[in-house]
Amino acid sequence: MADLSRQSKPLFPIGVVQELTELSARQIRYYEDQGLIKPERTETKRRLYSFNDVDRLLTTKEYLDKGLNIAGIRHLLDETVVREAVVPEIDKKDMTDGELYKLLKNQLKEAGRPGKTSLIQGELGRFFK
Amino acid sequence: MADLSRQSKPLFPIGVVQELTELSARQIRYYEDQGLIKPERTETKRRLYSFNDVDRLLTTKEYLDKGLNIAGIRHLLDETVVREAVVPEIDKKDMTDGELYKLLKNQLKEAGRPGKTSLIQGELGRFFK
DNA sequence: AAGACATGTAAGAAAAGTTAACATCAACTT
DNA sequence: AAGTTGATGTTAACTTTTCTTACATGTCTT
Repeated sequence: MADLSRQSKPLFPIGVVQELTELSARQIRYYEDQGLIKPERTETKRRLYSFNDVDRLLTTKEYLDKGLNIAGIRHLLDETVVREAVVPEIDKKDMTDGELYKLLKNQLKEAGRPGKTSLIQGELGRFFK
Repeated sequence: MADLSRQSKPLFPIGVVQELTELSARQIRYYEDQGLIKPERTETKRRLYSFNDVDRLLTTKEYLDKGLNIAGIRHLLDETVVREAVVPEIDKKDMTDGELYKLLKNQLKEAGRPGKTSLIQGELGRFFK
């Protein structure tokens, strides 16, 4: 079982997360709306993100870039078990044909590359160069 | 050599550091004034603290509690090399007699305990229970 | 052409952070 | 005993960040 207290401790305000992920505040909040992350709130309603949240945001970014839509990414992120395929078990029902096409096209380009990145990696190695 | 990019990446605004250390903003800024930490600044002058800074603040807190003064702690923190004594090489010139007494009194109570804590510990284990 | 999706942008309000100054109180110093 | 110093609290005025809500936009998708 993963160490939750470290990975999911609420630490970062949205500004830092923007820096860390190169996403806009709008995007970060939208992904929350869409259920991809659930940052904590301070008593005064400010969001505080954990390393785990940042990790999920980075994953989201990657997969959006590869042509997945948010519904697909939601499924991806919800899978606790790591798959071995480069793009694991995508729920095609959630994708339009155009999206599937983009996805497959990217599959070709990405073939043979790491791909499964974040879901496997533990700790913080991901956040720093 | 320690991994600097991870440990010293500027991440936390002062509010989070207050939470993490249970120090007041006043204390945190004062310790900076005294040269115990040197947090980064954003372009708009806001302080951003690293894990390393937080670690030094926790160390500061511990040793203040044990009766050291800030000058003494500054020396302590500046020693890159870890000593084996429970309280390593304290510069007595920087302490008043009363302080030295408190220190020694605490030495007795603390004898046989870890003591060297943070300077040895790497990574983030320290920040989470 | 009309929707849906992902993102941008703007406005107004609340919270957090900054510097600087003065206050306090215990512990030394003389 | 009176005066200093060290560490911290408090306050004030100001700047920056974050929040919510709403409307705008461009690119698919149907």
